[in-house]
Amino acid sequence: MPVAPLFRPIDVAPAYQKVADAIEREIVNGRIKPGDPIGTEHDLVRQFGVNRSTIREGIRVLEEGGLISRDSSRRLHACLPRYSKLTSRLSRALVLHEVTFRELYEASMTLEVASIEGAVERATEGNIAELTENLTRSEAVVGDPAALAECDAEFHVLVAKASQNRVLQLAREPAAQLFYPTTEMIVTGVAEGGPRLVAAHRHLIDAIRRRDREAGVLWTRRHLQDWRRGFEKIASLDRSVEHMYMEHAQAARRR
Amino acid sequence: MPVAPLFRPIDVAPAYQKVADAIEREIVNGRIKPGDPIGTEHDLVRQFGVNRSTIREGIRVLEEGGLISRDSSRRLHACLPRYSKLTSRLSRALVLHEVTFRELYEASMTLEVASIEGAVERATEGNIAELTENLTRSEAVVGDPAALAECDAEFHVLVAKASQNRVLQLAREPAAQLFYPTTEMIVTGVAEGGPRLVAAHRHLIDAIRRRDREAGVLWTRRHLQDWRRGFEKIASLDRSVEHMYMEHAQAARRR
DNA sequence: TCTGTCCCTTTGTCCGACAAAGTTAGAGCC
DNA sequence: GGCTCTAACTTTGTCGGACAAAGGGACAGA
Repeated sequence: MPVAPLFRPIDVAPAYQKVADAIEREIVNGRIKPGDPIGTEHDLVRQFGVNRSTIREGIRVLEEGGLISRDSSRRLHACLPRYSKLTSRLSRALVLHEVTFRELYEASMTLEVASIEGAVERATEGNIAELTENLTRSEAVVGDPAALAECDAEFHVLVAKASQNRVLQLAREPAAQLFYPTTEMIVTGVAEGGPRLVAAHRHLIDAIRRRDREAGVLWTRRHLQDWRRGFEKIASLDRSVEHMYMEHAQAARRR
Repeated sequence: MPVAPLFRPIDVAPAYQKVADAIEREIVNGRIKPGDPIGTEHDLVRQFGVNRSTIREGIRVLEEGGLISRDSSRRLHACLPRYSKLTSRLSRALVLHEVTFRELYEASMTLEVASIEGAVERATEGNIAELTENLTRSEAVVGDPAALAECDAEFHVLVAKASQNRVLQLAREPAAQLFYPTTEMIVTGVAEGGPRLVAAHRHLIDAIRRRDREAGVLWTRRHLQDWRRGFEKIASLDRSVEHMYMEHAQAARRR
């Protein structure tokens, strides 16, 4: 017969973890606002009554989580976590889990269609201007696969931004980051790939401008199907995302 | 006239960052596989030729990123990052960015519908068994809002899992984690909420079993609309996610 | 074979120290 | 007075060493 529980499990978290938790609490509770200074390491040593090494380990944890960062003079301050920093960690996880391009493709189909629907409905003039500016740059580099792939990635970020839905914006990022390197390969390998890509972007902007949801969805589908056809000329959709893509992701994160 | 570049920018990253990067590279390159031991801190001190404090700061960074962890005896080993650990960080970011429930609702509508479509198409017998087991537990706790909300959250994780699409599984997590606490509030506040929730789950399992995509989508929509109606009795969809939800997320992360 | 003990290793934490880079304040100059 | 330049101070990144607590392993005894 089990005895009635008398005791709660006691909290034996190491000190550096408690330091990190304490600072995190203040930030998510809003008592420390993004941009507010955290104080010097010495300040924290005094406040928490632990050694500087311990403080520093706690700081690393928060820094990696994107909750705090150091400004130009390396002083600590709270900050709004940047999506791209966090999502690159997710992309990395997807690579380690060896997801297939089929999974990426299927998920992106859903996410990008949802993005364009939001964009068609809610894009502002500013969003459209950004997209148009991106299109102009894309047209200029249509012969340069690397530059074009980068423009393409940015284009879809801008579409997601135009949807005014930050949850969607964030949800699509991990998959999009893994897509990006393949776009370059495909544009390189398929002769008409570059022009088709730019044409699709043009139609997408047009659909957004005319608030034409059907056209937006249609061209997003086509655009992704183009990617798929191009990819299948190179490899099977059931291949898992290769480790090599991580180099792109790592470089992007450090930026 | 610009001089020809003689030198590359030199890498001035701090030592602890270099340590973290070096270990990360070995893991994502696959030279260190998940489960492999990393060695003791002292080993790393010898290998990298830096002080143990420096090593420890690097380890914290990787640990927070979910790439390495410590087993029962606190020895280091590489590991597959767990989605829930990473996505809880994204949820936290969404809270800090003060996203609205409308954004959550809209994104979830897309993501959960995509999940059920995948599940209808590809769920295995094992998936269905898990879902059925979850349903049984839900029926048992239909009068306990907190327990029921937890079952609901788990149910949708299982549906996403049944879609066999890990990208989707991961993309829906941040939004789902923010949903969870509200479910409890709604089931508490709306008398028929609990039974309706369980009934929807029953229909969803049924749709998966019959491979009936239409029914799956329909009941997912209804299920979410129920949530919405319940929520709007409490607050406006345009309210931003409150800081208080972070307490749930923090507790979940430590588990 | 199981168990209890002793020893060694490892981790978490602490202390003190120092060079490099940034900040601040004050001296000197216009 | 306002501006610049320098010197002192502060802060960070790194180092070396130290120690208690906890875990793992070997070894003796039941």
